[in-house]
Amino acid sequence: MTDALRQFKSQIFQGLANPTRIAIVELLRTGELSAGTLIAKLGIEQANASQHLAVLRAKQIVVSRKVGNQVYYLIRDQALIEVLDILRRYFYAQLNSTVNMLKEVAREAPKSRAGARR
Amino acid sequence: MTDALRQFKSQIFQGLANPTRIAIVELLRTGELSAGTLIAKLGIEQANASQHLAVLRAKQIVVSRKVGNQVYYLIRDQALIEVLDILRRYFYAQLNSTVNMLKEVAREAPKSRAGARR
DNA sequence: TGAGTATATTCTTATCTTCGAATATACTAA
DNA sequence: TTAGTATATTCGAAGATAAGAATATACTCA
Repeated sequence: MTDALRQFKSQIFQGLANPTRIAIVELLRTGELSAGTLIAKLGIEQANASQHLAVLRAKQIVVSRKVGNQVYYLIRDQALIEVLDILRRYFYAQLNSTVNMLKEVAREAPKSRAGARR
Repeated sequence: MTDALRQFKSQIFQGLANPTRIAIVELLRTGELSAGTLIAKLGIEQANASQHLAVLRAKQIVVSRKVGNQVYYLIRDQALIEVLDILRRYFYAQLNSTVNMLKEVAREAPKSRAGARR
């Protein structure tokens, strides 16, 4: 089972391993939207969006329902939003530690100036 | 900044979008291990493991430190383990809902047998 | 120094991913 | 039915990724 679980996880990660698809998931964060709305908000080609949506469907990240002419998309499980939130915190933590490291460096070499030669 | 954040997230997801790399991260869950130990536990080629480790380093998922002859790997941030745990819960939830759906189907068609023709 | 061990890199080949362009399908309204 | 709108699929090119084989680098010990 452990192997199936790893397969499953890597499928999810693959599904999210693209900035456009992350943008889609973030847009869907507060509820369902139609493909057309997503396309308008993303500002990308219809075909391209449709392909990314197909990936998200295939990886079980979103579900869709058809209403007349339109297709509405919805995130399949809140867990995925949690995942994105954790990574946001991680991102800012990383940023902070980078900033602190730079401050540290600046303190240790107080004489250096921007543009100084190596 | 929002764009940088999406880039960052998709980098992380890309790093984890492979079952072998997920296995590595899971092995590192409880603490650092040397490359050699990882290779032994994974049962894969040395060169292959080394490449996956290079990806994990490049995507900022692990950090390494060298001790003499060996290189020890460590997960860079606990947040990533949280992410894997969330997905594990998600996985089992999905499994449950699939099982329930199958039970439902079985209840609705009590006369059908395994192997019955379509 | 030289031999042996641990790990990384490079190269090649096969396979995936992404994008845009073109086309197809499904639905609505007249 | 036909025209129009919304969405999906297919195809081809460019680039990225994965695996094994061969080789290189870095370290230890004698």
